[in-house]
Amino acid sequence: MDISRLDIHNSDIPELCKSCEVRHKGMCGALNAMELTFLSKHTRQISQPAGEELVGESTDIDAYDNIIRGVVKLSKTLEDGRQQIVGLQFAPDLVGRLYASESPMTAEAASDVDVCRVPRRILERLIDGNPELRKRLMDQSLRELDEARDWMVTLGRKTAAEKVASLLLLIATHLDPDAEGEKRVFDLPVSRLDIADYLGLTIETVSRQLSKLKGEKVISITANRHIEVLSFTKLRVRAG
Amino acid sequence: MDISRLDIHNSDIPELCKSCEVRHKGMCGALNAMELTFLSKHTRQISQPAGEELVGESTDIDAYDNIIRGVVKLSKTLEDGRQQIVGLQFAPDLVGRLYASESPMTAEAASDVDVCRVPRRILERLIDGNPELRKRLMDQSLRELDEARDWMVTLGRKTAAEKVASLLLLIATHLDPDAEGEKRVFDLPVSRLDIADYLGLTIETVSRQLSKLKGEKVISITANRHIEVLSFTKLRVRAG
DNA sequence: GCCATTCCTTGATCAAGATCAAGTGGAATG
DNA sequence: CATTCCACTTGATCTTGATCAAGGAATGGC
Repeated sequence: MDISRLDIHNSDIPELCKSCEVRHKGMCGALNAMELTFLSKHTRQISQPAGEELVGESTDIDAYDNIIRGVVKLSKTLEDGRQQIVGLQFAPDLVGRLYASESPMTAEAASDVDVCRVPRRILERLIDGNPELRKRLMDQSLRELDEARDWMVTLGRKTAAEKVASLLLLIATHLDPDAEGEKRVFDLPVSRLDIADYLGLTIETVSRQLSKLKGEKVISITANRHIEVLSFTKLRVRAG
Repeated sequence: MDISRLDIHNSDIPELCKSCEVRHKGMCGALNAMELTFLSKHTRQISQPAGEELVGESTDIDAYDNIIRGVVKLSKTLEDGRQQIVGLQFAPDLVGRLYASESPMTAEAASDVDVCRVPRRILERLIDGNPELRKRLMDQSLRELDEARDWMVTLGRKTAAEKVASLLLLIATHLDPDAEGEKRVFDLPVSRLDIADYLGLTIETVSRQLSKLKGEKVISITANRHIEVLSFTKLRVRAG
C-alpha cells in the first residue's frame, strides 16, 4: 500500500481528475497526482450547485470530498434553527471529518462546487499506507484548528464592523490563486445570510456594515456580490 | 525508534511521572506508561500555580506539556487587550501546537497545574517512530477541532444565559474522573473573568446569569467557586 | 420584456448585554 | 481582631446590534 514506490507519471492522471491538480497553498489536504491515479478507479467527480448539501449533520460519512473548484461551508444548527457557520473550505481542501463514522456538521456548497469524491474506506486505507499524505492531512487539521480558534476571537470579542472587515480579509486571502497575496477584486462566494451566520450577526447588520465600508470608500460593491477593495490598509485597521 | 517492541513494565515508570498514569478518557493526548519510560531521561515534572504562563503567544515552542493535574486555558489577545479563551485543556491532554515552531496562543495555568514537560524535538522524534502515539495525537487534534467548532456555535448564536449554562455543563463533563458521567458537585477551576473571556461576555453578565441560575434552583453556589448542580435536566434545557 | 421571487438595503424601534458605579463578603495580613 | 485586598455581586444607565417593517434591485421563468 506504499504508493510512493509506484512509477506513476502525470500523464497517467485520469481525465476526470486532471483539474484536481490545482496549486497547493502551503499545507493543504489535496490529494496529489500520484494519489489520484492510485484512486482513479474509485473516485467520481461531482458538481453541486450552490446550496446543495454534500454531507448532513449527524449523518454517516461514507466518502470524503476533495474540493476542485468553489467554496464549501461547514455549519451547525441548534434545534430551534439558529445556525452558525463553523468554517469555510476552499480548493484544494479535503471535506470530511477524518476517522469519524458520523459527520459532526453539515457541509454544503456555498458557491457552485466541483469535488472529487473518494469512498471513506479507500481513502483511510490509502492514508494508513502513505505517511506523506497522512502528514498533509494532519497539517490540514491543525491549520483548521488554528483558523477555528482565530475565528473564536472574532466571534467572541469583535464588534460587528470588525467582524465584517475580518471576513472580507479572510475571503480576499483565500480566493487569491497566488501564494501569499490578497485579491483586490472578487465575488463574494456566499450570500448575506451566510455571512451573517458566519459572523454571528443578522443580515441587516451585515448589510449596514457593508454599506458603511462603501460609504467610507474602503470597498466598492457592485451587483451585490462583486467587491473591490479600495484600501487594504483601511480594511485591516477596521478588522481590529 | 519503534518503542512498541521494548520490554517495559509499569514498575519501570520513573517516579516523577507515575502520576501521568491518569485514566484515559477515550481519545486523548496523554503519553502512556511505555512512552513515559522511554522519555524518562528527558521529561521534567513542573508545577505551576494558577495564573502562571506555560507558553506565550507568538513565542518559540521548545517543549510540550502533558497535563497531569489541573486545568490549562488557551487564549488569544487583540492588540487593545481584549482577550478570548479559545480552549480549556484537562488531564491528560498534551499542551502545545504540534509541528509549529511558534505558539499561536498563550497557554496558562487556570488552576494549579502539574505537567510533565517533554522537549519538542524528543517528542517529535518519538511521534515519527510510533504510529499508535501519532494516531492518538491526531485524535486529540480532531477532538479539539470538534470542540472549537461546537464552541463557535455557543459564541456566535447563544444568549448569555445559554452560554453560562453551556460552560457549566462543559466543566461538569470534563472534571468528572469517571468515564461518561458528569460531576454534580465541583469547584470552578477558573475565575469569573476567565469565564467571561471564554464566553465572550463581561464578568458582570456572567455573575448575573449565575445568580439567576441560583435563584431558579438549577445550581447552588457556595464560596464563589463551589458549584452544586441541582438539576442537570434544567441545566441542559437552559444550555440550548 | 414582464412578472414573480429572492436577495438585499434602509429606517424605526426595542432589548440584551455593556458600561459605569457602588457595594459585599471572604481570605490573607498584620 | 481589625484591616486590607481582591473577587464577586448588584443596581442604574447607555449602546450595540436585534427585531420589525417597508421598499428596492437583481435573477429566473415564461
